[in-house]
Amino acid sequence: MIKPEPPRRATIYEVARLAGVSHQTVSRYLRGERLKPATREKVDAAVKDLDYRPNQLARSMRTRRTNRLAVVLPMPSTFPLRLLSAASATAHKADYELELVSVEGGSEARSDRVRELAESGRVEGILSLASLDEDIGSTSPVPVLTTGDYDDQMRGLGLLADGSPVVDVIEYLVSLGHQDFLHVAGSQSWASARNRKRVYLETIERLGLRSHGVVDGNWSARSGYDAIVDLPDDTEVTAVVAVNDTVAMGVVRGALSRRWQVPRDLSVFGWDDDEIARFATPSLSTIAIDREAQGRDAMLRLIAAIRGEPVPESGVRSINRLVPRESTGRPRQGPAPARQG
Amino acid sequence: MIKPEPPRRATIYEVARLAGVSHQTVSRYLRGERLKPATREKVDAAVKDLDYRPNQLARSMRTRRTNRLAVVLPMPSTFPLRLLSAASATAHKADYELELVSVEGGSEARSDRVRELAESGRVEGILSLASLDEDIGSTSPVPVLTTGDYDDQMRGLGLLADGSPVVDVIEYLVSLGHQDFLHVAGSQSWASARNRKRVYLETIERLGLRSHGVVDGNWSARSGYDAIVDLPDDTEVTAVVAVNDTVAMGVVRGALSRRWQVPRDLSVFGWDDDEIARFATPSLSTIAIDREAQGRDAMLRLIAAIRGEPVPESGVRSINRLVPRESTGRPRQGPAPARQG
DNA sequence: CTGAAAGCGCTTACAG
DNA sequence: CTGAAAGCGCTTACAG
Repeated sequence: MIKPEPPRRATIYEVARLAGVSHQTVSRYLRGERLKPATREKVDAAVKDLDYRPNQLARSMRTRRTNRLAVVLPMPSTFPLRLLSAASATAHKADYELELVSVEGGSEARSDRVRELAESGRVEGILSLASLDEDIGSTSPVPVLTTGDYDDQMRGLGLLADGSPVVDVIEYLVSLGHQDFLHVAGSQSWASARNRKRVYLETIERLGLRSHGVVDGNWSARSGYDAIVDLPDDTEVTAVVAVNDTVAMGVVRGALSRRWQVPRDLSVFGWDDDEIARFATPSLSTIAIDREAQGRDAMLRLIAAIRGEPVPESGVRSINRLVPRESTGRPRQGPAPARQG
Repeated sequence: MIKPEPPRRATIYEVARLAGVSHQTVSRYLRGERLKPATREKVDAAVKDLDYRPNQLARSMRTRRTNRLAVVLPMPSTFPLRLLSAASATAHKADYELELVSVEGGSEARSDRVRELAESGRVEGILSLASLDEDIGSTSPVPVLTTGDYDDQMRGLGLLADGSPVVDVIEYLVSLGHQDFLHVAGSQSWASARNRKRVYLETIERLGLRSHGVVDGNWSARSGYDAIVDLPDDTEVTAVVAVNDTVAMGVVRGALSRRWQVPRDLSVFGWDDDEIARFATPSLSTIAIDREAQGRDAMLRLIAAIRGEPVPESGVRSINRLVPRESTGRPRQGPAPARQG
């Protein structure tokens, strides 16, 4: 392994000398200020000649702007990579670099890390992909956007979690004839899970339906599996609203273990439109989410906050789409098949 | 939206003044050099008093070390987040920050971006999660590790792609009685896909088995689906080695569309151990990968290269584990069921 | 429109 | 073991 020479880059002084101007003039050139055309040309030639690129570090030090944002990734998680990627691309487009900070543990651990980061002066804004303590928004010296809550905590910024599509899911199931529901929720430390559960309960109430339980799961397939296995023999549930596709897969699996067929004996609805769920058997009815739009959206809002511009409305409501597939159908008539033996 | 006051942090000079020493002494304190105990105590108190944290930017500017690494994320991709997270945690543990760079497009686009990044002086090393042009390793001023190739290109660093578990997969299927195989490969621009394909062909050859084709797919479930649907009516294939779980799900789905049962009429083997595949029906036999170990491994190797230390062997071979599940069984006797009609 | 001076907050020699 | 000087590569006033 050869340790390489540190790259030797031209400085603003060398460019100035080659162009026959002062380095201040080069600085103006770099920042796009007015120069006499003849001067500009000379500088331009020198810059090209030396393949000069300004030292961002020196610039940041002087301007006290780092042009850097941080994204906080909770771990473990199954966060969609596409969201992260869109956030990254959007940041770069606005000339920000993106620092990736992965944090194990719960929202306390994340919050500590975010506080430290916010006070370090290293970044101008922070996007957290999971909930934080509620007071961070008001005490942080830089804007913090979180996907974990969407009221006006967090300086009014957060909003990736949105339970409203649950309404569409339930109305769709009702249109098939369902009246008896079960919800397998996600971990209640997540706002998205709380939102979906809340909207589920509200909608059941509002439409005069019957909910036969809300199981607080942990986003895992196993939690879906267990929820079904634990259902009593005489359950009236005909439709399950699962908090995501993974859980829905577990639900299907649990149903099969009871010799129930999906959707003949039980309709199952997922969330996320994972590719693999499209090819599952049965394929999963689900909510398709435009992750790119989501990541872009979040980053644009963060950048607006940093710049002190009015923060745009989140377009979250328009990025969810209901996709009916094989796992949902008309409700069975009468009781579900009994257990083996 | 209130634009916050820029955070005002104490400088090394203020600490020095409060402690009654020179700022050079504080600098020594920060770098852990020897100080007279009495001096150290004074500085220590002042640092705590002012909640002083050194400005990394100024330090970097002077030392010309940025303490930053970049990770290049190809898009679109389904790269495991856990790998990214482990890479991030490992980098932080070694006092590096991690810059996330997401790049759309093929290896040319990525390579351009990596070259630019390497020459920018902003980062000390780069981990690319997908293949790059082969010459980058030798021309880059900073170490570049890629997951895309694992020979001694790339300054001998790369190595996340490893086809060797394919041997285990085939031997396992042979132990069940299979002799007639099909491989649905991944996109051949990925070294991991090329490796698996190569090892598949070698193993078939070595063990005197029959391969009834290699389908060059694109990592999608559809490619698996199509591969099966396109098989002739009288195919002798009894086992499919899919390049990953998603493709395997498509293979299962394709089999069902021909009224073949899995594994009765066809055994299907996946790769990745996606959680959702564990709960698929049938559950997928697969290769479980320790993504955390993989990410950690890659980052440790990159850091070693940066420090000019001998680069440790990759532990990749030990992080893959064969997990047999329901999608594989003994081969059928005689032909597979004919198509409908 | 352009140049000479000062300074961002550190670290690295160089003295003592 | 500690301090005074210089400098990393820029930008921001201040003159002209």
